[in-house]
Amino acid sequence: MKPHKNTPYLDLFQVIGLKLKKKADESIKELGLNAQQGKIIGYIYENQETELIQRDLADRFHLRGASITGMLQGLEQRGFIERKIPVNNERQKNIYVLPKAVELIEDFNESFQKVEDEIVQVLSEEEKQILKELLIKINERL
Amino acid sequence: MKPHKNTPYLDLFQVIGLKLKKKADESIKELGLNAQQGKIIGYIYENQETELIQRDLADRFHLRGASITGMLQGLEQRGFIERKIPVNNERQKNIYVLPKAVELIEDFNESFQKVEDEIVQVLSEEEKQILKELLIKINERL
DNA sequence: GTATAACTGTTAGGAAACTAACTGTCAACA
DNA sequence: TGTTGACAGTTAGTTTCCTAACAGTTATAC
Repeated sequence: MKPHKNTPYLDLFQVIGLKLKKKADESIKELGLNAQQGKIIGYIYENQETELIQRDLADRFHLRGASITGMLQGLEQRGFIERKIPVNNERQKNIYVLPKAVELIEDFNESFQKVEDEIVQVLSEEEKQILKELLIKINERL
Repeated sequence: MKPHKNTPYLDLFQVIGLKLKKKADESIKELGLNAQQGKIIGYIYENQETELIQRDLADRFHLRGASITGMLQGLEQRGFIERKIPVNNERQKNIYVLPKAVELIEDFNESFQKVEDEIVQVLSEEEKQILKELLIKINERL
């Protein structure tokens, strides 16, 4: 049997993704949340003026509706966010961050920025630019 | 508050990683396994002559020992692999693939190759080469 | 040579994702 | 206008990962 087990891109993306997830989780662990929760709170904060609903989060973070339900229920019980049914559409729930979460957003961003810097620390400015373009191109067609 | 929420590399790696995981899972779903299990079986097959133990798999796939235990117990119960305690060290368990798994390896590789091709389909040969070098460099320092 | 430390793997329990089936609301169109 | 289908979110149950605590085996150090 030929060993055509050559999937370097698939393997590299999976390993790097796993390492980054662990680093990001570690970096905000002390705030009592994981990286996914931090990213979501940040995204809600940036977009809460736009009638943000759960469906939008599912699309943005490539998660299923049921996963968003569970995650937001947890964040709501712990007082980080609130959900309100808008008057014009009773199917939906608009999402807002509460003060307790806003306090943490600066810390999230700082932590994520450190992980971001770690990723590209070994690259030159030119290499960084090329990498970003290639990643965007790949992500668009995937 | 400044919106220094600029973590394009972190975000891109996470989104691409998630999409690839889903594509890879989908591509071998019909074989009754997920991508992780397929990758592990392939790796065992390639390395079973070298006294492969569970610890090696944990290192290679960046998983915890307990996760490997669970995954291998499942694969063993379903008849894909077997584990044998070697005579020289009773702490360890050497891992081997059984015929039922060997039959599937060609199909795994073909499926993974298709996902691999999807990743880089939009890139030129030169871009592919550059990307690979950059990813390897990043992975090494992470 | 024995005590201690390191190594390998397991168990138990928890978190976060998934699918499938469901409720309730809104939209479309015949 | 009434039915039918699409949409938003929830629930229940499963999977796969995790951490922490543990047992047994081997290596190290005094």
